[in-house]
Amino acid sequence: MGDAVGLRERKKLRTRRALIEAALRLFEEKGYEETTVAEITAAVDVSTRTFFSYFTSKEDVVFFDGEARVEAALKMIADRRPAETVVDLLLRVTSHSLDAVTDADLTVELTPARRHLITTVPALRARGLDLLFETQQRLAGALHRAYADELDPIEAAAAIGSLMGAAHLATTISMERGETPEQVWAAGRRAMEIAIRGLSSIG
Amino acid sequence: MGDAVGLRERKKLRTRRALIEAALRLFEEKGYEETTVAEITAAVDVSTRTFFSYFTSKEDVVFFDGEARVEAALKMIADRRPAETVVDLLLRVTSHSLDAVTDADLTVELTPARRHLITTVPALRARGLDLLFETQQRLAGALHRAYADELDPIEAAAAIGSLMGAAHLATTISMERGETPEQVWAAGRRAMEIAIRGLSSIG
DNA sequence: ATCATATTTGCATCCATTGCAAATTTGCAC
DNA sequence: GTGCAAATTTGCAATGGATGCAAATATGAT
Repeated sequence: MGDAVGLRERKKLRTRRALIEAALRLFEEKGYEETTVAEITAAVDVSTRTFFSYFTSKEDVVFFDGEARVEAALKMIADRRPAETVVDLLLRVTSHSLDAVTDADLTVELTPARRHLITTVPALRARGLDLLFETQQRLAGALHRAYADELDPIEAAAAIGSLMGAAHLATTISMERGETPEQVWAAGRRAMEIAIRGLSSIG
Repeated sequence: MGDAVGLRERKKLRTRRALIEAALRLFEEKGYEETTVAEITAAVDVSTRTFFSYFTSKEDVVFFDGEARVEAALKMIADRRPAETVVDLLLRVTSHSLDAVTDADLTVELTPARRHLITTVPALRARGLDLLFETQQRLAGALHRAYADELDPIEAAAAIGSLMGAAHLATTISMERGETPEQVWAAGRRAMEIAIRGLSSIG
C-alpha cells in the first residue's frame, strides 16, 4: 500500500487522502445527505469528475479503509498457528480487527463519529452491511482453506456467520440502548461467548 | 391488510399490485438497472410521480412483502407456547418464515428469480441486508419480551444474530457454489444446528 | 348535483453517476 | 533541455432517481 514511488503516485495518494479527510469533515459538519460531491471536491480543488475516478460512489469514501481491515483478518486466518483451534483463532482475529490499520499512508481508527454515520445514514448503513457480508463470505472461505481437513465450506460459513452475526447484532442493540462504549464492547464479547457455547446454553 | 372497503382503497390496491407485477416482470426481462421507473409506470399507465407515492424508492418495490413476513414472525414469537424453549421456538419460526405470505391481496413466494435479483443486484442486495438486519433487531426485541425472565436484551440479540447469521451466510455460500435448492436448504439447517450446538462443537 | 377530501399529475429542480473527447501532467529517452 | 507516449484530470452533456409543490381529477357523503 505505502509504495509511493514516483511523483505521480505520491500526488494521487495525497489527493485521495485529501478527498477522504474533506468528505469526513463535511459529513460530520453538515451531514452526509446534505453534503454534495461537488462540495467535497471544491474543498480539495479538483473537479467533481475526478472524485469518481478515486471512489466509485459517494458512499465509498466512508469505507476507504475497509479493504485493509479485511486483508489483515484474512492474513491472520491464513497464517493460523499449527495447533490452534478454530475458536481460538477467531477470537484472536476479532480482538485484533478493531485495531487501527494503515490504508494508503492514512492511518485511522473507526472513530465514534464515523461509526455513528454508518449506523445512522440509511445509504451508508446499507452499504456497510453489504461490505460486512462480503467480508464474511471471504473470511468463511479463508477459514475453510485454513482448516480444510476439519471444516467443510458450510461449517466454516456457519462458524463465521454465527460469531459475527451474534457480535454485530448484540453490539448494535447495546449501542441503541445508549450504553457506554465499555458496555457495548462487553455485549459483543458476551454474544461471541454465546455463539461459541451454543444457543442451547441460554434457553 | 385485505380491507378494501371503498372504491378508493380497491383502486389503490389494484394500482399497487399492478406496479409490483410490472416492475418484477420488467426486472426479470431486462434487468433491474436497465429498467427505469418511467418504464414501469408506463406499463401500468400512471405517472412516474405516482410510483413514488406507493414506494419510497425503486428498490422498495422488490421487497413489497417484507413487512408482512416480519410481522408473521413477530407474532409467532409473541405468541410463544408456554413451556417452549427458545431454540424450539426459533426453529419453528424459521421453518415457517419461508412460507408464502399475503400482502395487500397479493400472495407471493420468494421466487428463485426474485431471490436471484436480490443477491445479484448490488443496490438490492444492500437494501435487502439493511431490511434483514432491521428485522433481526425487531426479532431480538420480541424474543427478549417473550422470554423476559430468562433472556436479557443482549442474550436475545446474540441468539437471533447467531442463528440467522449462520443460516444466512451458509445458504448464500451454498448457493454461490451452485448447489441445488435441496442442498441450500440443508446447508441452512446444518448451520442452524451448529449455531445451536455452539462453535466449539466443530473446532 | 355539490362540496370537502383524497389522489394523481405535471412540472421544475437537485444531485449522483457515467461516457467521452479535449487538455494537462508526468516519466522517460535522447 | 526537448519531445513523445502514457497516465490523469477536466469539462460537458446526458441519464435517471427522488422530492416539493400547486393545479387538475376523482371519490364519496350529503
